[in-house]
Amino acid sequence: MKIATYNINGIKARTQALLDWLAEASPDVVCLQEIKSVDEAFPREPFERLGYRVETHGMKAFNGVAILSRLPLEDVTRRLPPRSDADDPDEQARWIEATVLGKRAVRVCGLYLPNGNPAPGPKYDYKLAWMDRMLARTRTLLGQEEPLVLCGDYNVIPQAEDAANPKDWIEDALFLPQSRAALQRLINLGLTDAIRARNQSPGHYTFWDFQRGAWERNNGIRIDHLLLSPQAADLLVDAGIDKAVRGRDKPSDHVPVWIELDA
DNA sequence: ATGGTTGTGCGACAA
Repeated sequence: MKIATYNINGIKARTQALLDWLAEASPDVVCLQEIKSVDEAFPREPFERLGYRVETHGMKAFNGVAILSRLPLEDVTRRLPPRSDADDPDEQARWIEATVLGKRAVRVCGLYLPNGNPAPGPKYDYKLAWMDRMLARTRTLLGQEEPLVLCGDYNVIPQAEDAANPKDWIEDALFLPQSRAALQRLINLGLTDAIRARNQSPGHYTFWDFQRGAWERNNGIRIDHLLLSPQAADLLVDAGIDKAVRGRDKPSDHVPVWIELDA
């Protein structure tokens, strides 16, 4: 089972780019972020023609996540559950889960973690609260002791080696110590960072800013991650970053990241 | 220090 995550940065502007990549990469499951579309306006038909089921959780203009799958899906859940009845509902469209029925059943969560800039401020507070909520949800899911994949745009640079110019990010919400500590707490629950597990060397990026010639200078960061439960990590066969997609016409600022599971 | 780019939807705003 090949599972990918791809921040598409506007599905309407990049429907053809996504179709092209699907045809060549042939993933079974794709978690999309920043679809920037309400559910009714998502261009489902071309993906359904390729054999993909389409489950969306969108909102107007911003954010929005989706799962495309050519394997059957069960138990689709939208929104991150509140930690208690006193908690606000998760009002931004940033989380979708489904069980993918392959050779094995795999629970797949597609997430678009808040950017959090500028920090400090209310947006950064929202990011940290969201990460705390994700931590609680992950604890619950890990309790099932089943293959689980948490994938998406985490908007967190895990370590200095995950940025071409780490000094540029010192005061950024993507690299602040609190952001990295919150990601580490999540990983410490027992998750495996698939790209790191398969490739220890630095310099593997998933995002290059549209501005200041970041792509041309390879000034990238690694912020799109696939984190695996122990049961999923046991099934890990391969993982990769489709970097070449960033060099095409009118690309997203992110590229697809994927794993192959024996499932 | 500032400005640089892009998508959505048509004015900002988020990134």
